[in-house]
Order: sequence, then structure tokens, then C-alpha cells
Amino acid sequence: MTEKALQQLKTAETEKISHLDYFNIGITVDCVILGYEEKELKVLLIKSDMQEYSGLFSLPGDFIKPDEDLEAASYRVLKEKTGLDDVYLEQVRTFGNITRHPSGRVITIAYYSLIDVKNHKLQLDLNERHWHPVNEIKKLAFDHKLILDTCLSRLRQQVMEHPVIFNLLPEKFSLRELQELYEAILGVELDRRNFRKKISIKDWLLDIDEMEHNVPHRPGKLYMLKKQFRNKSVKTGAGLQFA
Amino acid sequence: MTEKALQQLKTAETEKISHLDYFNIGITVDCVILGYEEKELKVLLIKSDMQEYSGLFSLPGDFIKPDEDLEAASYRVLKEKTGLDDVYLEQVRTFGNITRHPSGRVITIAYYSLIDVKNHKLQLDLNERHWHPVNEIKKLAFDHKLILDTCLSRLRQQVMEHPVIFNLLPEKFSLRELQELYEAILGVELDRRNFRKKISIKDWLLDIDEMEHNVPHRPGKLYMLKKQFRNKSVKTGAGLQFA
DNA sequence: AATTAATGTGTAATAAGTACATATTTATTA
DNA sequence: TAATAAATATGTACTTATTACACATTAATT
Repeated sequence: MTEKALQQLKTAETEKISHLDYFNIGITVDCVILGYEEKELKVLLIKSDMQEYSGLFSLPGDFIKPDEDLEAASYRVLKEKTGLDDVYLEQVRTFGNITRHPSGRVITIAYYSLIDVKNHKLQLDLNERHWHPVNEIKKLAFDHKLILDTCLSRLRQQVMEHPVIFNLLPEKFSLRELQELYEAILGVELDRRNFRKKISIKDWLLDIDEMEHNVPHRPGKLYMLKKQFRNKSVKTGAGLQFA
Repeated sequence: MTEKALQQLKTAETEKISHLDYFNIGITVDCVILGYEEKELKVLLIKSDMQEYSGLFSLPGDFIKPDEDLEAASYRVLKEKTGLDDVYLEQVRTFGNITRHPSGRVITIAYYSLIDVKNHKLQLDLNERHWHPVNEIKKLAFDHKLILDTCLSRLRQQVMEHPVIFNLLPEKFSLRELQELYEAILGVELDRRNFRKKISIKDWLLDIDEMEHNVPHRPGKLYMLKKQFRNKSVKTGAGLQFA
């Protein structure tokens, strides 16, 4: 019962101990910021400066402010780390094991976002933050490896049903680029002809009658995602068939 | 950066104001406890005793204790409300809009669980808690209608790919009962022959060579879920096909 | 001008999904 | 006891989706 506890809380405002009982929990957001570069899916990591995890990398995150919505906190972290704000962002899961943070009880809400690396060259001047290929990551600070894996698993699900993958690509792209991105995310090789058939059935793409430039081979046609599919989040799940 | 804020926190242990800045957020779990009865999906609700929501029902929930895991808090609420502990339980989403709770900032982690109503007659002696058909629920206290809808949407997704639905049924059940349950959850009518074909392909069921009793018509065969599919949660999503 | 490396497209075979009808079994009723 | 009612149990043709697989075309490079 939320109400009962809140009553206790109100009387506890002055009683310090009881107040701390209920509120001695930190709550943060952690951001899995994903980009696509050189045919690899990459995640933005920062060096952990905690003694317990010296030398390890961790996901960017921060405490949520008492007057700040969850998404707002994620966007703030994202803005600080990348300078971007108009990006795909989605909540994945909340992690809160009592032992997950060495300094005390901290519950974290994990978000993942997809950004177009080429279109937004972020300043990586400080060697504080770097892109890391997700396939090469073996260990992270805290439970961040688990968080990363959970996000990747969610991404793989989303990618099959929703047009979210396009947030990782430039506005205009070739079918080859799109297929390579699917392959990078799903970790499988796809047949070019079947892939194109499946994509064309979904009717997501607009043929803009332009060609690739500066490729060392025959240029492919360029496409854009149709406007009605440009989403910055997927809240509700689409239904599957069971008739 | 989690670390920076934690440093601030440590020095803030004595400085009351700064401490409250970071920790003046309540964190709860809310439980969407679902059961199946009389061909309807039902949810366990309690009367809200907050003035702001007098007359409305709300989901059972409680504050998380500083030394308590998230799932443990959910199981505690579940145990209090139903007496059950060995049930299917899964995290769905965290809700934290700053205006969602009239008494202050409260972030809640929503879980849903599936229980077999017939096998576990809970004491509904107090008229504090009751089963409500989910289709008849128009309005709930707080943002609990949104939480309920989000859980139902997640349930509909899970049901298509994972054998979770069996947590709502007795150990032994007929194919008709199973089909009616799918129909109740998905809100559609299914063709009996196609349904049976699809279920048999999944190879989830064990024919136990027993028949229904006390039905006013020809009794059907009874089945059980095979042991290897009896799960109390689904953490990782299964991959779909895109070859 | 020849070569290379990619783009672009089609078809046959298999698997899955959908629509639909009849015989069988048990409980109930006359 | 026989007839009736209401459900179980099962199969087949049709459509759609998935998979496996090959050849002609185009532009850049040599």
C-alpha cells in the first residue's frame, strides 16, 4: 500500500531515521548510447573513476533530480555526452540488486538510444569517452555488462518489427548499407535477394531517385525512411498473428 | 556520471539539504496481479484510501526497502495480497513522471504476475481487495490505468512466443480451456482446428491420458505443460526470423 | 578495352497460415 | 431405452510467407 507508507513518510519528515529508511536509495539513469560505424555496432563508454573498478569502462549515467522526469534525465545525460537531443530513446529495464553498486544502494533505470554517428561528430577530444565495438566488450564496471546485453537483446527484438534501425543511419542510405546494419545487429549473414524482398514488403522506404557517390564500385540507389515511420521511441508493442 | 554524484552524496551525508536533493524521491513497486476466472482475465485491485482518489481502485504496491531487491519487494507485496510466493513474476516498465503521485515524487517499478486462481483461493474476506475483469476497468488511481495497459500489452506479446499463459491455468487443462484463455487475453476469436495445429507444432504439451470430469458435454482430453517449459519468468527475448 | 566488384532482379521448392465440414462421443431429454 | 443436443476430434485445399539459389547489368579500375 503506497498510501500507508506515504503517511509514514509525512510524519517522518522530521524523524530523521525513518526518513532515511525509506529514502536512502539512490536512483539513476544509465544510457546505452549506440552508434554504427565501419560496419560495427558501437557503444559510448566512459572510464570508470571508482577505485573498485579502476581501468574498467562504464555506461554514462547520473542521478535523477527530484523535479526531473525519467526521460528528461536520460536526455540530459545524452546531451552532456553527445551534444544531441533529438534522438531515439527508449527505456529498457530497471536494475536494482542491492549489491550492484559498491557505494550503497543505487537503483538504475536503463535506456538505450540510437544515433547517427556520421551526422553528429561528437567531440571525443577528452579521452574520457570513446566508442567501443559491442562485440569486443568483455567486462564493464558495476552491472553494466548485464545492462548492455539486456539492451542489445531488446534492440534485436525491436529491429525485427519496428523501423528503429534507421536512427543509426544517415538520412539517405543504400540497401547494402541497410543490410550490413541488420547483419551487424543480428550477428547473422542475410541473403541479399530475400532481404530486399522482405524490406520492400514492409513498405518503409522511399526511393528518392539518387545514387551513391564515391564508392569504389557500381553505385546503388539511395533510399530514405518514409516520414510516417520516423519515430523517436516505440512505446507500445505491435501485435503478432495467432489466428 | 554516477561516481561524481556519489562523491557529493558521501559529503552530503551530514549536509541535510544536499542529501535530500538527491534522495527525496520515493521508490515503489506496483504489482499487476492477473488471474483467469469465468472466461475472463482479471486483475487484483484494492480500494485507494487517498483523498485525491477516493472511490477509485489502485494496484497493490509498496515502498522498496533499502536492503531489499526489486523482485523481493514485488514478491513481498504479492505474498501480502495473495499468500502466494511461487508465481510467475516479470518486470515491465518503470513509471516516474514527476506529477504521477499527489504526495510527492514517487517512482514506481511495475511488475506483472500470473496466478492460477482456482488452485489458490485467496482470502477476499476483507472487501479491501477484489478481482476485477480487466475489460471493465475504465479508470484507476494514480497512473495505474496506464500501468495496467502497459502490462497487458506486454502480456499479449509474451503469450505469442513464450509458454507463460499456463501460469494462469490449473496444472491439468483441456485444449478448449487453453483456447478460451488465449481468446480472453488476445481479445479475438480463434479457429479451433487452426489453434490446435499451432499449439501442437509448438510441442509444449504433454498428453496425460486423462479426461475432463463434470462437464455438461462430451469431456475433452487433459494436458499438462511439459516440465522444461515451466518458467517463473522470461528474462531474455527469443529471436525472430529474418533470413 | 578488358577486368573487377558490386548492383539489381526472378523462380522454384518448402513451410506456415487460413478457411472451412464431417464423423464421433458423452450427457441430457423424451 | 432411444433420440437429441452439444461438444470433441480430425483433414484438406488454398493462400501467403520463407528459403535456396543464378545470371545479366553497371560503373570504377586497371
